Amino acid sequence: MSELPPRALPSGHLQAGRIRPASGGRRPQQRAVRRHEALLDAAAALLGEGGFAAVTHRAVAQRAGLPLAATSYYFSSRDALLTEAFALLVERELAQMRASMEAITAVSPDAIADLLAGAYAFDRPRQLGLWELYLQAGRDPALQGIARAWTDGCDEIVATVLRRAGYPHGQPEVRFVTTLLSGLWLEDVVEARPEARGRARDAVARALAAIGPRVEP
Amino acid sequence: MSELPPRALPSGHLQAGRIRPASGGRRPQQRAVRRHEALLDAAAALLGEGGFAAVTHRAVAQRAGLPLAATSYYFSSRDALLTEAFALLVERELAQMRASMEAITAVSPDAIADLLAGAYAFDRPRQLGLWELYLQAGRDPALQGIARAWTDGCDEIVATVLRRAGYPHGQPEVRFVTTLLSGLWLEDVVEARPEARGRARDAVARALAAIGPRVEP
DNA sequence: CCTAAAGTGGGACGAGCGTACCGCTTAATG
DNA sequence: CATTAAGCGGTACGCTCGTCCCACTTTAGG
Repeated sequence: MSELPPRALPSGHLQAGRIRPASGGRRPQQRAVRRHEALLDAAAALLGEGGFAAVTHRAVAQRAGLPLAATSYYFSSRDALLTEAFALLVERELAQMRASMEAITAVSPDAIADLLAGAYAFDRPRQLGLWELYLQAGRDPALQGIARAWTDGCDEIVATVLRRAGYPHGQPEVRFVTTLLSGLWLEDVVEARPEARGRARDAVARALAAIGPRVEP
Repeated sequence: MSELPPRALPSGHLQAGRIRPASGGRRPQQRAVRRHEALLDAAAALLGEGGFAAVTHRAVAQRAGLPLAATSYYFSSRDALLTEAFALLVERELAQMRASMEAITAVSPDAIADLLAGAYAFDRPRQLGLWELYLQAGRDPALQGIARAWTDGCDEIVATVLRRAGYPHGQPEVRFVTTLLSGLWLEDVVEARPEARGRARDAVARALAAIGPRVEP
């Protein structure tokens, strides 16, 4: 994430998400856990609002209502903070998508198309932050795993939808649909053209027709 | 690109790509034009190698073999430099894609699929920089126009390929193929999975089949 | 209760950033 | 040839950044 070499070892405090070693020692204090989460939340929010550059120690600390040093205390570095924020963002995103997918009852192709096409239209700033981090994973091996987890999670969700709607849902079909959705998603988030929704619906309908035939479940 | 307010008017020198006003005054000196281009080249290269954060005045100047002040002299601000670099990158990218598309002779679906699937596999760092800038356009209205120009340029190229290969090439079909390609492209650039090429070929073949029928030109 | 460790917060440090300044050089115009 | 402005480059300013330091308070195990 940053190419600068570290200057010195961090002082001996909690690091990288795990508040305490699994055995021995004291339990983490409640407030410490709350603060850790508050910082992560703040980082995720800032990432969405202002992008990568907006996530500074000072901004995160201020947003979480904590002193500056708290960010260094709970995270070994800015990179670690960003990495954890990315993981959290992905986790939440997948959970939200899963939830809205499970709420579906209609199984008509149009309904499925509409559902998938609108699946990502939650919160534009957050999406931008998510994609920014995803792209960063192309440069930073530490983020690769999270990026793939996102892709795989989307695949799994799409597979579930396809299966429940009676479409073929092997790997090629799922990948085909997911990739198309990614393209639509990104284009919509970045360019925000007004006609995007209608075109997305059309594209998804085409994709579903392409992987058909559909059989009643 | 940056949310910071400007501090003062720039001093009265050349600004933003146009070396001189259209009428009156002197001709730009040859070296000035060369320097302008050298800075832009350097910025584009740095953007590809190290991403957004790597494009600093100092890095650009050093790379171009020019003194630090040259960057401020030829570009009104870092944002202006980045914007012009984005435009240049898009222009080159489109030209390269166009060139490799025009070199095609085979019209079999497989050949088309392979061609499209490999169209973006030129230079991974550059692609990363390009996508980074594209994403930034979601936040910066000044970049929106360039982002759309890229999308539209891709559409046009794909439309040409489809037409020459005898596929339907109306707007919905073209958008469908382009969007899928974007998804494949980004996924490949970021995740760099080894099996990507084969899957891309499969996906493109599906997309072509979906928009068919193909008629001999 | 005592004490060692964890938690806390204010401040400081050094580096890198974008940008402005200003005196010098170069080249085109009259 | 003189003059005027563009071109140029070294340097400095003001700022924000990530990180570290260190004295202080709280907590919990013995």
